Amino acid sequence: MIDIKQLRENPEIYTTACKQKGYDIDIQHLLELDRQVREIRKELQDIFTEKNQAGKTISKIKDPDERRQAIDRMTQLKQREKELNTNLEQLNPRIDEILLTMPQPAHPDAPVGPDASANVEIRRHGQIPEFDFEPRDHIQLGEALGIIDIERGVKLSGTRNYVLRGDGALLHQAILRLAHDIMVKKGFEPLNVPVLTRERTFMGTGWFPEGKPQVYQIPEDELFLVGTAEVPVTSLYMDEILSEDELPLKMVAQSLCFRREAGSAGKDTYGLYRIHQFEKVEQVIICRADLEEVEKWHQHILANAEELLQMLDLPFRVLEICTGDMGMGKYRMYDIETYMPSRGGYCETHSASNLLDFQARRLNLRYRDKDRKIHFCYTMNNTVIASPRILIPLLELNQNSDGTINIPEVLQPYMHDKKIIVK
RNA sequence: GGAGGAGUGGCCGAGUGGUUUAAGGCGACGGUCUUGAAAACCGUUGUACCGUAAGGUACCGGGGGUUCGAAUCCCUCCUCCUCCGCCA
Repeated sequence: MIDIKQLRENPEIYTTACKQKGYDIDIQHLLELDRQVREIRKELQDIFTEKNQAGKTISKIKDPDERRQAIDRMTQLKQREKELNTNLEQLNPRIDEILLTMPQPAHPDAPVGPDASANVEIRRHGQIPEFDFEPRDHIQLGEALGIIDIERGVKLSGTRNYVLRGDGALLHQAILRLAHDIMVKKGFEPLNVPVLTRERTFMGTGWFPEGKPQVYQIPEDELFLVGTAEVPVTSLYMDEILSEDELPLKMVAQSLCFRREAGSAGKDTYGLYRIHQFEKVEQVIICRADLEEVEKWHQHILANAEELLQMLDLPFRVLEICTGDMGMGKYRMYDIETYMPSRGGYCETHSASNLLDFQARRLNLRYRDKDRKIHFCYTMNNTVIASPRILIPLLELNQNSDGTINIPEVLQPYMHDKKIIVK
């Protein structure tokens, strides 16, 4: 959510933001609706003032005529109040509807462009290995080793589902536990959160209304399955006022993630890349409303993910995402793409977003500073690891010519010191 | 799932139709006193919106209603607690 006061004062900033992010929003219309609402509120306030005063005096009026007059006047006021409220009830949802889709202006240094083609690679790490044999993809490897069972996953739950078994299930757990452990060691508070949450949390984190088609719904209970722990974790302190010395809040949560993948039918249908259910360790930081500080933490959560990939010896590159590709709420965003031989290149495995106060406004998440002034917090999030997607490069890059897979050293302690996956 | 009870400020808690612009207490902060601290005393202590300001307005779990007037009465929803049933 943007600050409507800012919009009133500097509409051109938002015109530019809409243009850069590819949103077509009638700002003039919004400002006009806002003007009308403000006028109505003012009149309502005057009515309340008069009603309050009358309420105090009316019981003291002894003269029956005067008393009748005062009561008549109250009736008039109530009538007008009703009219104005009806108008407000029509105007407010229209304003909210527009405001909820108004994009946040991007960082001045963010690359400007219409789509992913304008994203900028800022660094690479690791060597792409050359195989002296014909490498197999993760499905060929996994099915031959009996650690991935696509067919039965689909039997149970339809397309884009899978079963991990044996060392496949262990490897999945191992990588999540490693990721979780290093974050806890870095001082992030581990959280175990609900994955079935209310609409508020989705609106608050900016996933709704835009992303509603991507989310599984439980209509009977008005709950929704999260696509990432970012939703419950960032919403944890909604409607609260934190104290400045509690900040920054550094949190990490492992959770199941569910995505309908609506609109991507036919895309990435092969393998474990785009699936309906996966598990992710997510890092979230809530900090003071300070541009310098938030930049520092944003780089920090990006570096945490890079560190893990380096521990796993996976080649990756970091992209700075351009305005047209970063989404409505983001201020600045980096993706990490990890090299996946079967897909012939680097593919997204991590996404590090800095949203400034965009989510905090929608969540009503605030803090009180040392001068007792209240501000909206700044929020950031990044993947630590998402599996089984990360199993794609992990399996493919560690395969041997005989179809066995070497387990990276850092994962061996989590796999009963097993060094290699064999049939 | 069934029955009952309860939701008031950071916390406890009074308040069942009209100076409640919510008593009182605790906590917190500031001050006086003190070498320092404690105690005592004095003061301050919610959020949002409107206004240059003085000030005004809304909010007593949410929504709706009754009334000239609602924290207070009515309806409805939500949440929590207790008991019973079921259950990993």
